[in-house]
Amino acid sequence: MRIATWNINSITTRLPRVTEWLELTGTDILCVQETKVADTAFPALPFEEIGYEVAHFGQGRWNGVAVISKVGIADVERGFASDPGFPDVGTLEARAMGATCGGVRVWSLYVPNGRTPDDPHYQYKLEWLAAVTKHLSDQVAGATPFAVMGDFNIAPTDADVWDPAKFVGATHVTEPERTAFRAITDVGLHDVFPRALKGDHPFTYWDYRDGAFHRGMGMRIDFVLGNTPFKDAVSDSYVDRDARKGKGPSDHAPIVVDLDL
DNA sequence: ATGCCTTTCCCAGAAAGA
Repeated sequence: MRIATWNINSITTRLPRVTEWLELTGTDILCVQETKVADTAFPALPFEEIGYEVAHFGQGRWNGVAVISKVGIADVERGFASDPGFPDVGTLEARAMGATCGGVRVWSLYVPNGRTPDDPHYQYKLEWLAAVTKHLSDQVAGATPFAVMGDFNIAPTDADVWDPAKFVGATHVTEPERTAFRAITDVGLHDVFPRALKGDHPFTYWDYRDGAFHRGMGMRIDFVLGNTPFKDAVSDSYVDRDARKGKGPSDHAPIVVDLDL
């Protein structure tokens, strides 16, 4: 079984690239982030025509997550009750959804950006991470392969950014964010470390600006975190940099994980 | 070459991304 996660930065704009990529790679389950459409506007038909089902949790304009599967979709959870909301309590954003596909439980996560460390969005990011970690911790135990994957908007170590000196005072690298990331893995979710198809570190994101991609100015901020049954089934994992190339790419590349279940 | 920002709202330019 092949499972992947990809921040696609708008399903409307990226639709042909995503369907072509699914067919090219034969991926069974794809978790996506930043669909940027309401549920009624999600283009499910092009996926159904190539043999996939879609479950989407969107809100329009911002955020939006989905699970796209050709091995079935069941037990869909959209959001979680303890989500702190932003900018106000009760204003829930579409950033997390779970589904069971082909005997594997997956969650697609789009962690808040944080903007700057002194912005209210940063505090929201930390609160959201604590809440989602608590919610997901109940699903880790047991024999069912389980993985939380998506755009975590955290670089857990200095090796996960192209130049740590450029990130002093910025979000994504602060100690509270890194502590929050460790708290997720501490509940029994293992970082399925992908190999880079080119280069010495598996970056997953490159800014659109300044030619960041071709200059190697990347970040590793997307992750697949699997419980022990998931981790033990992994036969390969890689970042598909090719998906970041060419005309009209997302600014993120997919992480692909092959499982021998 | 892998190439210099993109997407949403909507029609001008601000906000957001990370």
